[in-house]
Amino acid sequence: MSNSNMKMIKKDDADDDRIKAIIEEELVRGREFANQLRQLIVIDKTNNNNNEGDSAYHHNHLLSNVISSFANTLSLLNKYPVIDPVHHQSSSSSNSSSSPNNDLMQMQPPQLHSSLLTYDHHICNTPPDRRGSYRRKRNMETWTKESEKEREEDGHQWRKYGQKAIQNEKYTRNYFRCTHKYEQGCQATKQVQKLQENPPLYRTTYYGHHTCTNPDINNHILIMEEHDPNNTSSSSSSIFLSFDNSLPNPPTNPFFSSTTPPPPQPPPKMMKKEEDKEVVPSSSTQQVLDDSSNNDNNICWDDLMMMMIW
DNA sequence: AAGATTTGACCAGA
DNA sequence: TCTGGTCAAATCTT
Repeated sequence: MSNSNMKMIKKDDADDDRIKAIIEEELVRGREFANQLRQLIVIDKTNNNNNEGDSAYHHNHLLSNVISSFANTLSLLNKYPVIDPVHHQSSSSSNSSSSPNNDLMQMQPPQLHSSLLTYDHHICNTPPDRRGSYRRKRNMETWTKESEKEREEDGHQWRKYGQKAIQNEKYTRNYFRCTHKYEQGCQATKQVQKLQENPPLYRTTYYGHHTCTNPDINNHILIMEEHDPNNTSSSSSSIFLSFDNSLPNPPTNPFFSSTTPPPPQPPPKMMKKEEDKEVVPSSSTQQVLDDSSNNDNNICWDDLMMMMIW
């Protein structure tokens, strides 16, 4: 990437440390509020929700704190983008490791780009003004997943809008957009490329994030999911935060949406594209949310960046 | 009738 | 100029 592609505010190392500290502080605050909220929800459940008005007030209060904390962090990150070169990867290479022999449930993490934090303004806020007018998606972050089903349940409603024969591909590629594209301006799209017939195999590539809301579940505030409850090792215990889409701009990972009930199957494992292994906190990443009371809930810097983006 | 899908046209980027 | 992504009218499905 070239520096000319991104607006970077010049800052020295001392500023870096200070900004990082503020970001960490905000994230820790946010997590604490989220934990409190979770405990409240658990308590409400065990008490059969005897005092709904009271708990709703507490939920709202905590939620406001969580939102404000993450909004502050996002604001800082927008001002001072944190770039982790290890994760920079062009989506043009996102299909390189896909093969019919790969684990069907494998999925790549979002590819973080230099333009990540300004991406929405550059691409999503530019509505097509003419038929066929579009911007190619080479620099968008993507997730890919392989499946036996063409339309696997991923928690979102999709509308097919196109089908193309692609060069060097035996089968046609199908194009889907979010059903709420026009009513809510949701920019999420996906492409489904059939790879083989018997057994059927499809590669789904997700582009962009869902910004649509689902009125049915608007009151569900925060879901904290253990990524792999059966695995108790610390390396695979990253927490995925999924925020309700009624937040101002809550992009979500297509697989961890809070707007609709999760699919029956377990969530796919996040894979590092180039290494083809699960994303785990690396030694170079920063442990920003150190929870001494619950080591299973440690979140590494990479996870946080992913949460920020979603 | 409303919503979803199909399909040829259109157009930007490589 | 070719290719891939999107549009939108026509058609199909519920």
